[in-house]
Amino acid sequence: MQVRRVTVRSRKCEVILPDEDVTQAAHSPTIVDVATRAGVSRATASRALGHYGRIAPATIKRVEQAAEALGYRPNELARAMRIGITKTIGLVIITDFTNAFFDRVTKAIVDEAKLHGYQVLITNTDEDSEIERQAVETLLEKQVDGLIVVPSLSKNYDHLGAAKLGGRPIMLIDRRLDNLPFTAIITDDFAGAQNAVRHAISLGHKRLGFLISAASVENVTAQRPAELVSTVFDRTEGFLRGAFDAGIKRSDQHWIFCEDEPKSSEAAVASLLDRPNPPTIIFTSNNDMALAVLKVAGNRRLTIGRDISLVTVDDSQWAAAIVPGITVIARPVEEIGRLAVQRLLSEIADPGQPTEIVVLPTTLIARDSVANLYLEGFRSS
Amino acid sequence: MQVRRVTVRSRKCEVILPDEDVTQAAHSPTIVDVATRAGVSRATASRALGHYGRIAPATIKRVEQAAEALGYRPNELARAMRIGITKTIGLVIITDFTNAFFDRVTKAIVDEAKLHGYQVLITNTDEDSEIERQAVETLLEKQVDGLIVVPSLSKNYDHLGAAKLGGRPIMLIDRRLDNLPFTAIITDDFAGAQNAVRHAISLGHKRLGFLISAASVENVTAQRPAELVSTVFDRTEGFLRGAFDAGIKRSDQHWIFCEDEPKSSEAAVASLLDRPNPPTIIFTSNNDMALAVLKVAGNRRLTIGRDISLVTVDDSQWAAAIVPGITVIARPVEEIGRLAVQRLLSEIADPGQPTEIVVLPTTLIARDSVANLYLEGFRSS
DNA sequence: CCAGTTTGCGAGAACGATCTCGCACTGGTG
DNA sequence: CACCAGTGCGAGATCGTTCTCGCAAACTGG
Repeated sequence: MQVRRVTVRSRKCEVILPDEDVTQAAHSPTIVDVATRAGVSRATASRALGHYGRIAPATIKRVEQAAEALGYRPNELARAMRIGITKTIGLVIITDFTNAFFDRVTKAIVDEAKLHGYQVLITNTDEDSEIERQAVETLLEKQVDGLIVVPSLSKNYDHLGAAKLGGRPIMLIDRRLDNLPFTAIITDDFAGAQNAVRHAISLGHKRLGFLISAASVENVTAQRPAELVSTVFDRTEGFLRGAFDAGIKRSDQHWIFCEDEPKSSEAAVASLLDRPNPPTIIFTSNNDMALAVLKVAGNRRLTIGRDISLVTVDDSQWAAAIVPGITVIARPVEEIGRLAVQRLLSEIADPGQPTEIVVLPTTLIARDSVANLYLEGFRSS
Repeated sequence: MQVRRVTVRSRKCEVILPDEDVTQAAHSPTIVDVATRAGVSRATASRALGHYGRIAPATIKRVEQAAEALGYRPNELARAMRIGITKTIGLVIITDFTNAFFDRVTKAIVDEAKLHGYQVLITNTDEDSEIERQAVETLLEKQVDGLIVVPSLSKNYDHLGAAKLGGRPIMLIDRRLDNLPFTAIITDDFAGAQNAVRHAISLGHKRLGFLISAASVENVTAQRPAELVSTVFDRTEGFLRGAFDAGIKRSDQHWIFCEDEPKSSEAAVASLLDRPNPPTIIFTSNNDMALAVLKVAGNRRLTIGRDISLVTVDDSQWAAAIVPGITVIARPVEEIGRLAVQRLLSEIADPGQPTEIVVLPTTLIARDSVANLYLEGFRSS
């Protein structure tokens, strides 16, 4: 990459010191410096600034003035080491963009944490279980007070067990982890998916396509893989149940499982559209797949919401703004983040609460990407 | 919000201890525990695990086995305090979604940092200068080794000066900060914008609309506000220069400055389209504005790339996938993040390097949202 | 066989905060 | 005047590491 570099000024290091005292420009002042300047001991200075213990009001004032003059800022590391609380939580997450989960939940977590005086150490696992293990370990070494984890697909959860061992609580978000006694904040993806199918059927759709993202699959397959991330699993089950309840025949259910690669998912969409009796609507398990539908449909000059219908999971600004608006199963992503922080902090303050799985409801936002086939029939007659 | 709660199991606390030693289940083992078990002193244990100093190979093995058996994990807090390095950098950023800057750059920074053994403490300022001040202060108290900051619009940079005081380096990203001697990684938004106008003009566009987001403006105005974020400022200048170079009359340049609110920006778009001689193309300074164009055009049954053209800044997956694809001024967001981390770590390792402003080039990705008016003219004739 | 070097290890001092303890001083009371 | 409670403050321990220093044992060579 070509880079244009502009040197603005060679740093001349003319820094305005907070006080006339230039003797120690290098190291930032400690509480000893404050104490010396105020003419008291370390202990008294600490009491004065921490407002605890027995101390004369006049001394407090003197110490505070000294601290102010020196520009004293406490070393949170030392403080944390002494009192055993870092006021920091670790976030182990999978940074993927299209689903607008990572960014929304991260913002919610960071903001909610700050509201309670906590900072967030963030790590990305890229859906790799080994990286996740290391990330958890590193965060624990950094002495975080608790962890929020989007668990990656894995069979081995030893590292999460070890996490408990340190006595520090963990909250799982977005995905369930069966057989693990942790609190999890998830969404009711089963009901959401079921509901979406019901909606489509009410608009006259009878041949349904399901485009399911599956990390464990290579390329594309019609065979349902044994392993699915819990969210995708639940969506799949919900779609299935919706179709079953409406009495849709198996031959009118077009299932495709495919890896999260543009090429694969676009091929999958194409294969759906090329079938003899193609589906009139495609349900996608995430936004990557939905974008593939948009792309392939666009290339074929098919109009979404007329020639082919679409429903996906997770709302986004573009889904609302484009024409036609995309009908989505919206999940309360910010609520997940906020709840996770609140419960984590509650668990930190008061450990030993019973674990539970909190399931937040989803909302179907009906826009125009699902055609009303009754209306179409009426129109064409 | 209604919540379905499912208590999975009341934690029965049957934790498998890493060793038969049950005497101290509460506190995680320290190096003293390891030393005791290995029958050596603290110092020797530290040497064995840290692989430094003079130590017998047999002792190393004994200590390592003890550490393994106890499940010893070093306390990074204590370590950091002793050696004065936390291996943590602070990220002060504005979490906004539509521009796909926050999430992409965050991922890049987190990943690049991890590559070098660093963790990232993240804070959100919501474009508020006072919050930014506090965030920087908190991060410095947490003893981060350096800071990466997306500076919020402000006149007061005292807190950034104070940051230097602690001797810890800062990297600015995304936005320039004039008059401040910091290294900044930004993009060539001027050239990018100029180039985009040139492209449009080459396709026959002569009446140009510019929709500029301006935080300091209330609602909508045609008056250019005195204060613009540097990125938006540069884009504005670039648009202006492109129009000037092509000899576009002032009366054919339709400028609108508006706050970052859907209502305002949609009103702004409407007012552009309602003019007597409306622009054939709208350049937007960010994706919020672009989505407003999509929405209003959709409501009016105008087709993007035919009835009205559109160019915006920052590429995204949806801009590539929808029909028509949106022509964008793509910025190397990941490169910004990576470079920022690299230079920050370099500055941490070897302080006193000259500051400079690094300007990364943008790329115009031409898709179909810009109509070829020559072709149109040809077609309609 | 002894002086000198090398080797392995432990005692103790940091890092910067908090917190317990007890000392000295004040002032009130019998 | 003696006693006691209360007040303000400082000495020192502590959190869990790392690192300097010096000591003793082992090894070397003349």
